[in-house]
Amino acid sequence: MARPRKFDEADVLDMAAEAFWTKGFEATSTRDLTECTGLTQSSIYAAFGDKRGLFLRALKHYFDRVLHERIARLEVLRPGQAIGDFFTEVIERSLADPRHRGCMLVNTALEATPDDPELQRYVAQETVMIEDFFKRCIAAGQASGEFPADRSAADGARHLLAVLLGLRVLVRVRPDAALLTGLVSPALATLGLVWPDLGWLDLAGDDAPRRDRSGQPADTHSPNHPI
Amino acid sequence: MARPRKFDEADVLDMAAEAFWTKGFEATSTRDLTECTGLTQSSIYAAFGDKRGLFLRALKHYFDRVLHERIARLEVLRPGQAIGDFFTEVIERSLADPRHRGCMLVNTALEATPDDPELQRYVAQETVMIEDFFKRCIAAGQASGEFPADRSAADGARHLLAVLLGLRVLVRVRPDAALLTGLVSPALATLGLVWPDLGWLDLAGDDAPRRDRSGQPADTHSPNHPI
DNA sequence: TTCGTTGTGTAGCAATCGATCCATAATTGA
DNA sequence: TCAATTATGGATCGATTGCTACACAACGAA
Repeated sequence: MARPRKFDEADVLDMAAEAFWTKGFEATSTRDLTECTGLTQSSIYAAFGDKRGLFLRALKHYFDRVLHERIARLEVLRPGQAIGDFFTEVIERSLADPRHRGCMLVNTALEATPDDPELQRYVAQETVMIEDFFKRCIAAGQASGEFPADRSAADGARHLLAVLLGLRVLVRVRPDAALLTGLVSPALATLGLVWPDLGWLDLAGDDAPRRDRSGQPADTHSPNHPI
Repeated sequence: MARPRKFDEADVLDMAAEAFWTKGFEATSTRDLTECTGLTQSSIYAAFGDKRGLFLRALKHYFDRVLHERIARLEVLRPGQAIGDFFTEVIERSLADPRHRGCMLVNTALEATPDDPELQRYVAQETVMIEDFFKRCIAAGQASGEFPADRSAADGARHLLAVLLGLRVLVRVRPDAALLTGLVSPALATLGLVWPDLGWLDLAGDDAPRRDRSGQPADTHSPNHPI
């Protein structure tokens, strides 16, 4: 019964996340959101409660679609490959974004204040999810003998998490391939990994089209991701 | 000739930086600034042009007073000590801040968009300054035999910079001593460093009073610093 | 003292903010 | 076909934003 919605919720969340990713939560006005989603303010408020409600929904939607997907996809690889691919993918996406928006998780973490403990808790929980992925990879690699086993897997995972977040900060102000690959290299070396083959990584410029390892043009759907 | 100013510019920049550090540039209103500085809007605009002008001045003032001071102070130590003390100090300050505001440099980096290339360039330049400090330390340590010399000092410095920035992101949402020390530990291990003696570091709680290595209560002037 | 210059204080500007009201359109069940 | 229910569209709310106009106060030079 009753009048049906004219919009697809997932699409709206995608578009809203894009806006929040570009300008941040505070700087994105409800008028901006009507522009990018095509909805009126009435519809937005009726469907999501308020601006913060839409933000939280868009955030969770994006993390599910991108971050969780990436972890699930790489988890099945051998540990060294999984970790190497993770960083390779992040660097590739970071440099491919002409606006250098960095990482939506980092951006949100920096905007989250103690005034919004729920948001802080949610962001913290997502960082734990990444950390746990690294920890499982390291533990598996140590068990198989692929990684040296004389160091703490927990600290190794924390370390990789910090490198990842630092990378995402730096890309906003210094989107330089040599910097990003150089900063990851010593981190991977702690696991006995040499940097994976990056010959395919196009370092010519940030706006140049990029290809994945298969030689196909990358990013058929969304060219960039918040993580 | 003419009427003299009633305020001290350095004091005003200190107080403004504190406000910007706590709430960020966008979220700090000009009314907030009148409250925390004691000046009227007229005086602020007459002295600093506009809100962004005051922000840039406050930022540079703070970096000079804190970040550059720290680098100059630690640079004279032996390389391993300098790097270890740097991270120790950052972790100590980060945990001592009950509001977990993290790092003003990181906060600003995340707020800087391509719309403000001058701010982006300035933030980038400050990260280069930290990176160069690390690079000088590593090169000196390699030359003296204190560090292994088989790896690139440039990449090592980039790596430490990323760990530092990642640490400053994490402290905002997960202000936990075990996490922060654990994440730094593998980074220092790449230089053959074991984590410096942290027995003096009070891990009881974030609000507990802290002491420096001399046993004196720390922070007589400002309890926390943006870097 | 008087003039010229500059800082200070009050009030208020137009613009924008998040959010809401209400009439109307669109649908289902009766 | 007729309620009942929900979505949409447009107008507008009070509050807040960055910023400024203007009268007045406080100083040095003459």
